[in-house]
Amino acid sequence: MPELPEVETMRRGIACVTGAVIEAAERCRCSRRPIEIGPHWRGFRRRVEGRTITSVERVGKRVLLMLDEGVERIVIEPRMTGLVLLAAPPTREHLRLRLHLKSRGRTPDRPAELLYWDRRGLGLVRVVDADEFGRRYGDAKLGPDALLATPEMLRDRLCASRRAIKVALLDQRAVAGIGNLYASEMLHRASIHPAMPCSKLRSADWELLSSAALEVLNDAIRYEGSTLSDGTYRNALNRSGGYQNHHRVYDRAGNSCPTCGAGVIERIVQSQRSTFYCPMCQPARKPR
DNA sequence: CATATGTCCTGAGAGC
DNA sequence: TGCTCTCAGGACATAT
Repeated sequence: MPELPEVETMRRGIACVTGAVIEAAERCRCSRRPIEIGPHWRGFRRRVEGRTITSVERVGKRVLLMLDEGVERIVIEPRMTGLVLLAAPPTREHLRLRLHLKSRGRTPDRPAELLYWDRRGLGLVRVVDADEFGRRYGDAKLGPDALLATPEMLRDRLCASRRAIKVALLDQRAVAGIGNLYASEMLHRASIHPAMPCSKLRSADWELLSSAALEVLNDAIRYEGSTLSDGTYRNALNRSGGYQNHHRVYDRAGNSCPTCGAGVIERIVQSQRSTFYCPMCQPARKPR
């Protein structure tokens, strides 16, 4: 489930395509269902073929390939099982898109193709201009990147909400990049109960949450993301991430808490998604 | 407006 | 053993 750390790992993994020209875009017919490429495949090809990738960026949980003057850009949205790859994909049948790359000048290390692979096919790739980018991914749609969020930003954007803090952290309009896995992990590290209404958090909690978020996300990036037991997530070279070995609560129900050693990790369901937490580290009511 | 629910999809695992 | 069923959760559409 690519969240900010996995998508950032993808971005870094394919940064070496910067400067390459997209010679051809090929929608792979071997997939069960072709990837959704915005409205029109012909339009996609026309708009990307012959263009130069001038930088590789990330916005929330999406990878951006900036083209030429930076007006047009390819948005890659992996959602659940999407991968961006320079190496051979895990399976042939779920390969959705292939960008054939050409290098200008002496660039021996630059890969010849960039692949989009997606087992479940919920992800999408589209090309947008600056206007459409603003409409779809601008400030009205996405909050500040989670790596740049300060305690004040989190408090200002969430403190009026009656929602549980864990549910609110998944709202990309509040803060961009956090998903189901890292929401549990950062709340655990901040010692905040996941069901706590945002409006009940105090300023000390926002401080704790902000620093916990940075620690968890940066640690996860350092380990190149989390490859869960289904093995889906891989980096651009088709290698597993390592942060799953450092999860303290996620998917660890019934295990003892690695932080306090006394609590037993519990699983609850919030908004039809699993949440994991330690009842000892994250009490529903804080002792004062 | 804020919040909640339903939808898409595939493969793993459970249960019989 | 092989079938059916449930579940996982990203973002968005629709409902309350």
